[in-house]
Amino acid sequence: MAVLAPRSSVFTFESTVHSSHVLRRLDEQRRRDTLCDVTVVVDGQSFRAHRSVLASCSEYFTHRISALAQHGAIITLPQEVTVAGFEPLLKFAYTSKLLFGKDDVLEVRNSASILGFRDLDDACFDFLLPKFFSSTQDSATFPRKTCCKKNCKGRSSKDDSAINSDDILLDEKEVKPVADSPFQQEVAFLCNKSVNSQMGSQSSLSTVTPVAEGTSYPVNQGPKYRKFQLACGKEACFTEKSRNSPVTLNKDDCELSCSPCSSSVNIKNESEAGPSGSSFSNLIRQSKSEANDTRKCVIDGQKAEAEVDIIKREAEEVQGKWSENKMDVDVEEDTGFSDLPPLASGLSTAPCEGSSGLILHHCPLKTLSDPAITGSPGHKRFSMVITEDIKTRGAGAQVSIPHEVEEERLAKQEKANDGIEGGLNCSMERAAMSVSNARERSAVEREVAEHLAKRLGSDGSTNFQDLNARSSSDSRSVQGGQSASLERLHVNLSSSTSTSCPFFIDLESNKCLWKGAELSECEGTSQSGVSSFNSGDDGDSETETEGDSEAFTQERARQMQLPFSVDWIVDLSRNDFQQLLKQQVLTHEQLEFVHDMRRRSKNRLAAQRCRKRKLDCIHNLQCEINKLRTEREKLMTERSHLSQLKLTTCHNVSSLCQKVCNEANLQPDQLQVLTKYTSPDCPLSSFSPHIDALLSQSPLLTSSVGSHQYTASEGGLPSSSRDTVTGDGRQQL
DNA sequence: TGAAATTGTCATCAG
DNA sequence: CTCTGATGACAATTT
Repeated sequence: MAVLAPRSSVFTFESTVHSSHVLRRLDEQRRRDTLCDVTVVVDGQSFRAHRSVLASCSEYFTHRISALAQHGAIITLPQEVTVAGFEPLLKFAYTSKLLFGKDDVLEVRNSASILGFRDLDDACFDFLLPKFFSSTQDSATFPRKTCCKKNCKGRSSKDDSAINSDDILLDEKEVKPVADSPFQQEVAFLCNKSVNSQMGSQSSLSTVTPVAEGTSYPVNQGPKYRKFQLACGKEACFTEKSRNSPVTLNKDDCELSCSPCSSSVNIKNESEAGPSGSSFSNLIRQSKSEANDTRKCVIDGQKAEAEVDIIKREAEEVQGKWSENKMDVDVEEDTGFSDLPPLASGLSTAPCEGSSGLILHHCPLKTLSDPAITGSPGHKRFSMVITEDIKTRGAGAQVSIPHEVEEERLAKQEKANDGIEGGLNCSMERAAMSVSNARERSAVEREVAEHLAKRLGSDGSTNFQDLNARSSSDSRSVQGGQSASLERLHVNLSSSTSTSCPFFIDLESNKCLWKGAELSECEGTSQSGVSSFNSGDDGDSETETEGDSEAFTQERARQMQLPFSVDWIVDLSRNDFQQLLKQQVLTHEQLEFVHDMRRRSKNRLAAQRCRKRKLDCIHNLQCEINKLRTEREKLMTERSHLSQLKLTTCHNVSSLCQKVCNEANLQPDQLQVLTKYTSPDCPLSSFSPHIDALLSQSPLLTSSVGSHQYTASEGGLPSSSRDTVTGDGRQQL
C-alpha cells in the first residue's frame, strides 16, 4: 500500500441490508409459492422453492437443477434425506438461520451433508455435535474441522470453559443436556450465559453481529459494559431472548467469526483502496490464520433488528448531511479483530485521524519492541472502532464492540510478534489510510463523524473530542508527511518490523516516529506530547466506564507529563519497564506515580483474573454437583433393580428349598449343609417354620442359623460362596 | 431507595 | 531485597 489512489468525490453506496431484504422477500415468495420454480420431494412430502436459491446453497441442488430445463421441475431427494432433516435446511437457505433441536440435529446434519450444505457442516455441526453428544458418543464421531477445530483448540488446554462459554449462543432449554459430563455442562453453561447476549432472534439483518463475549470473562455482564452498550445504543445486543426457542445458529455469524478474515477486521475498502488494501487484507488473513491458536470459534447467534435500528437511526439523523448517501452503520462484534494477538495485547483507544472520517481504533501495545504510543489505560478493557469511509461505503460507521481482552493479553505475553503484526498493521493501515484521506475530509464529514462518535461511543470515544479537536489542525500536518508515512508503512508491512506503526515511539531513541498527523503532538510538545495524546485533552471525553479514580489517574498522568505512553507502564515487562525508567529522567513524583500506577494496574488485572477463576471454580463445582447427582440417580435406579432381583431370587430359592425339604425329608445334619448355602437376607428359617424346629435339634446349628457367622473351617465353602453369605455390601446397595 | 452485582484498590502473603 | 501474582477485604459505583 505504498500509495493510495487519489481520492475522488464519487460516493459509493453499499447497502448492508439489501441481501437480507432480498432473502426475506424470497422466503415470503416461497411461503406463498410465488415464482417458485422447483418442487422438492422428500419422503413423499413436497416443498416448493426457487431453484436459484437452492442451487446457491447446496451443491446437490446445483448439480440437479442444472440438469433441469423446464420450470416446475420436481426433484426427489434421496431416501437418506428426511423431512425433518431437509425442512430446517430449506428454511436456512431462505433465512440464514438453522433451527434444530438435539433430537433432529443428526438428521439435519446428515441431510446437509448429503445435499452439500458444506458451510453448515464446517461452521456449525462440526462444532456442535461433539458438544451435543460428548457424553454418549465418542466425539471423534464428529470430528471438528477447519476453523472451529483450530480456533477452539488454542486455549482449550487451559480453560475450555473460557472458550466455549463465550462462543456459543444456544438456547438453554433446547440444548442443555443432562449434566453428566463436564463438557456437557459446559454447553449448558454456555446457554445460560449466552442468552444474555443473544440478540433478538427475528432480525435477519446481516449488518449486525451480536456481541459475543470475547473471552471467558463475562464482560458483557458488567455494568460498565452495559453502560457502554447503552451509550452505543446497543442495549438490544443483550436483550434476553426467549429461552424456549430452539437452537438458532446464524450461518453468517458462524462464518463471520470463524472465517480466517472476519469482517470485524473492518478492512472493507480493500478492493477500492488499491493494491495496498488488498495486500493488507491478505496480510490480515495470514496473520489471523497464524494466530488461530489464540482465536476462538464464535458461533454467536442472533441479530437484533431493534438494535441496528437504533444505530441506523443515529446514522439517519445525520443522513441529511450527506447529499446523496444513505448511511449505514455496521455494528460488528469485534471478536475477530480483537482476537488478533496485538489487539488483544494492548487494547487502546487510539485517536487516529481518520480517512474520510474517524478511526478510533485499537492500537496494540505489546512489548517494548512494538509499543504503541496510542491508547490510554482507561480503555484497555474495550474500545471502539468507528470507521467512516465514504469512499467505499458512502458512509458507514462500524462500531465494534470489543470485549475483555485481558486474558488473551496475558496469554500472548510470550507470543512472538509474528502473529501480531497482522492486526497491528491492520490498525496501522487504517490509521495511515485515515491520515491520507483526512486532508480531503470536509467539515461535513467531520461533523457527521463527530456526531456518530458522540452518539455511539460515549465510552470508547474518550479521545474523540480530542481527536476531532485536533482534526482540523492535524489535517494540515498530515499532508506533508503522508506519503512518507505511507511508504514507511508499506515497508513495515512487508518486513513485519515491530516499529512499523507510524504512531509508535521508537523506544530506543525515545522519539516519535510519526511525522505526520501527530507530529505536533509527538515532537512539538516535547515530553508531554505522548502522554497527552494518550490521555486525551478533553475531560468530558473521559471514559465513564472507568470511574472517577481512573479519570483521576488519567488526569494525573497528563499532569505528570510522562515521556512515554501510560500503557507502557502497565504492559511492559519488568525488565523492559526498568529499562525504560533508566532511559528516562523522571522526577521523584513521576517515579512514584509510575510505580503506583503499575502496581495498581497489575493488581487490577490480577483481581480480574482472580475473580474469573472463582467464577470458573464455582461453575466447575456446579458441574460436578450435577454430575454426581446424575450418578446418584443412576445408582439408585440400579439399586432398586437389584433389590427386585434379590427378592425374586430369594423367593425362588425359598420355594426350591421348601420343596427339597418336603420331598427329601431332610435330617437336621442335612439341613445344616443346606443352611450354608443360604443368605442372611434369605435365611433357611424363612423357608419353612418347621426348619427352625428341626435345626434346633442340632446344637451345632443353632448359633449358626441365627447369626450366619460361617467361616471357612465350618463349611469349607468356596470363597466366593462365603462372600455371598457373609458379605455385608448389601447395605451399599 | 435499598439490595445485589461489579469493579478497583489496598494489604498481605508466597514464590 | 524487590517484584509479581494471588486473594481477602473493603469501598465506590452501577444495575
